[in-house]
Amino acid sequence: MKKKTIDINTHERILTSAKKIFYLKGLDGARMQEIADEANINKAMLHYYFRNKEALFDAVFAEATGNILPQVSELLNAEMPLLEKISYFTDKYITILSENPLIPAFIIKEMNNNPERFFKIFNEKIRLKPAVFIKQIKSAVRNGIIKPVDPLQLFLNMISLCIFPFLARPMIMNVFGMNDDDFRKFLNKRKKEIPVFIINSIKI
Amino acid sequence: MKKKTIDINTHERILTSAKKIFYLKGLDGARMQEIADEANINKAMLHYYFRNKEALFDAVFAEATGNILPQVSELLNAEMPLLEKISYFTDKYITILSENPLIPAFIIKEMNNNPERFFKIFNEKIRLKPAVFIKQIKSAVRNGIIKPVDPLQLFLNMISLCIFPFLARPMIMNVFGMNDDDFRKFLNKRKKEIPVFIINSIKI
DNA sequence: GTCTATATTCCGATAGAC
DNA sequence: GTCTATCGGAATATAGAC
Repeated sequence: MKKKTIDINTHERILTSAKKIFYLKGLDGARMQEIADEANINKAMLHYYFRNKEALFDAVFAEATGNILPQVSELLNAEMPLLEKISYFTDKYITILSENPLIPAFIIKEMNNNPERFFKIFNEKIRLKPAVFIKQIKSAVRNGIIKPVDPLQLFLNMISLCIFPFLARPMIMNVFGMNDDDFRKFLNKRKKEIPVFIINSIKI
Repeated sequence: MKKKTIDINTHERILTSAKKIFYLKGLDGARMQEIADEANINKAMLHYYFRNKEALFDAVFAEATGNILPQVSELLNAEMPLLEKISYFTDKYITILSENPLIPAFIIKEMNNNPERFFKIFNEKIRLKPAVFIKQIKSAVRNGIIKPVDPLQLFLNMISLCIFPFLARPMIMNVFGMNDDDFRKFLNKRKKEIPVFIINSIKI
């Protein structure tokens, strides 16, 4: 088995390590040495596979957004009645986030740190389009299925309620004295309670 | 007018500039040079007034948390019936955040970057205590004023709905094509809609 | 492809004159 | 208190042997 056969694995290992470090510390806080250590390779290899730190970061960022946002779009555009969709979305969305618990804070951080770079990538490749879902809410209001609400506000309510726990996780665990398992249970409970909370509010 | 008379102003000017830079870029992303430029002074002065970068950051951090969190505690512990308090809290909280729109992202960023440092300061000095409010919710459930809900979940719903727009502001403005004025109007509308949304959900 | 050694850049911090 | 000049360390990046 020649060393050359390792390259794809190395490439993958670097990306995996880079994700871990960048997600936790951000572009500015991450150290190339730390990423190399985490991947059990030499620092020079990072530059061999990815030109420089920024290129490595872009790869990580592309994976973070390119992985999650299409899934969210798909949930939003699923064809089903609104009330059913709210439950469906909440449940699936929190599940997705639970599998990628560090990504929300990562996105928020990088978006606020450097909006230009963020939206350059975001608007080119990814593009989140809630237009269909917004229309569905409008239609439900018009047809008397739900109370008259501002569709944008309702949409943001859904998103806020799902994402916030992942952003504030350390604070929540600290203030309410939770350990990892407590927090996991808390999320599972929340998965069920959010749709009840929303639907109770808007149903007629 | 001697130069010596300027020192308090300089101290203040440094803090103001440091806040601006640290809020936007975080501890890691901020440059001492940038803070000095912003304050129109020399880099060496930063070290004269504040020992080093960390000390300057600590001062900024202390102001950020020490300014906002006590106000929030006060809102939470205000003496009034629950439903009224929900409206009161939402309105005042969003007003406070509007005056300090960068602080939420700053807190989330630093808390996730370095939880140890964060909670060392947080637990010593500030301490957020929602216990009284949680009890009030429990009591309202017991007395049949609101539907049976998990107090912790309801509390986090309130917080999530208020804070999230400030965290996701660039994204919201981008996706929905808002300018600064649009966003300001959006927040004012939200201030009124959040309590309606919550109370509709839990009232009997 | 992988490594060691080294170059280069950047940035926080200090020395010392005024 | 304020400035200029500079040091010293750290981190990114590259050269070059294997």
